[in-house]
Amino acid sequence: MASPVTSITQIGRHDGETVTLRGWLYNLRESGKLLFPIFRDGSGVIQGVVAKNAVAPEVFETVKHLTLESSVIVTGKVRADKRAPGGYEMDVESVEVVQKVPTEDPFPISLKEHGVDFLMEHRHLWVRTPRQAAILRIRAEIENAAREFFNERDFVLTDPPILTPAACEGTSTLFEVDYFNDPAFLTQSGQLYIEATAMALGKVYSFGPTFRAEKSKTRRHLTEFWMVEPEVAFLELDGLMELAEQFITHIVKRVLERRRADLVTIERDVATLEKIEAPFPRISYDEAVKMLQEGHAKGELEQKFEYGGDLGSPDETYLSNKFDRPVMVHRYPAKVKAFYMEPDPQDPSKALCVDVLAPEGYGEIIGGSQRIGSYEKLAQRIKEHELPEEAFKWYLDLRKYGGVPHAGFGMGIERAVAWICGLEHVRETIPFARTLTRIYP
RNA sequence: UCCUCAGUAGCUCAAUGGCAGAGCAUCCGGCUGUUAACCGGAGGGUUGUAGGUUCGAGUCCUACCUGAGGAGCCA
Repeated sequence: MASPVTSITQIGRHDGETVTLRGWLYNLRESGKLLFPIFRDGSGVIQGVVAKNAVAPEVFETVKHLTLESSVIVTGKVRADKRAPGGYEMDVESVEVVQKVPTEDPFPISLKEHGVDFLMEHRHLWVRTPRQAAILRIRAEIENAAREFFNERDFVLTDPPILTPAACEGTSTLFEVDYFNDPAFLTQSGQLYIEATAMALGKVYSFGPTFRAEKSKTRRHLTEFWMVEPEVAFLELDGLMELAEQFITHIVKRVLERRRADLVTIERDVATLEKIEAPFPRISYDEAVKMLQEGHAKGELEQKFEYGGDLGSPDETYLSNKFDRPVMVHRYPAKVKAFYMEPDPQDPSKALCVDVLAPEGYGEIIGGSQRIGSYEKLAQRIKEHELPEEAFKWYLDLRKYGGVPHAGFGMGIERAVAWICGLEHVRETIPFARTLTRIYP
């Protein structure tokens, strides 16, 4: 008679019963005629107990010689135990080894510390460790919360193309691919395309991978990353900023509700996340520059900030550290921003745009703007930026056939995950990071 | 592209220019409540590559390779 199969997170429901777990051997300790195998099944971890005088000799010998990360099907009796970190232990009765890790080639990742290069080279195995698994569950929660936020508000998910004929923004370096003997590029943003679907459906969003061939080598950069981008017809900058702060607040709230145990596993300071509530502080570029120049005068900031330039990474860190929640910096000089941004009617040298800087020095997690509504203005900008007019003909059409004020933003998933998880580097936020120096595994 | 740092056992690291070592992992042995268990033993090395200085180089010099962090650029 087979015992019921359960998962480790559900095991508390079976106290005193005999159940079956399917998973992997995470660790094995022994003390004379007692064995303490620790099993994991993806949902959690539980310690088993095998006493030599309580089981058949072959069960004891099998467990004693099990190698780490061997896959097993274990049957035993669940017992509440104050000594167990999860509250329960299993008195093992039988073990079926699905696949034994060869002793001459053991699982490479030990419970001791490893270097970054080694871990990234073994990313396919590193994801099994409790910390990495927790991060990936939190990432999934963030992605679900993002979709939920837009779906609840009647946004329509529209998937933009990944192969594009030309640069979206004309700035970044793109990955070029051969498209039947013609050059094509991997998208750096779905934005221009969802502006078109927003004119069809009103409120839309996209959620997908984007690619940048920039030679960026920092803890904030990947060459392939995921972005969620809403785009809304008849929305202006103030409404966009409200949307952004509600969006972030919703995501943080969901993670706190549903992934608290994982936040504890990765030792995230939950209290700082609990402070994240709308409204977020809003400062103009001019105000930000004033803060940066004061910071430099006080010696808190090494580099002197020159008015008119874009904020550098140390500048963003300095600004974000002044607040306990994300700060929204709006109305940057138009010349440091993308060609499609609507100029501020109060001061046409400024763009109606906003960057949301995450706290604790995580930098820009959202960039957005109101888009240029006028055909003539946009056509002029395309010329000024020396973009191929042919490639942007369809984009201009959006201003010819019923153009309206509209706005949207993009949030980089990996930076949001890094911030919410409190990670040192975005490479841990995605199952398989693609960086300047790494495309394996 | 630029700046800084690093490369020694499967992993994490040590070794004043003078015999290449430790912990973990693996294997063997011991221990009936271990918590990255502990104790004893064994195996395991082209010191990133090439050249140079020297009686002698893991160590000093030159070039290169690889990686990490940062700048720029960006989400």
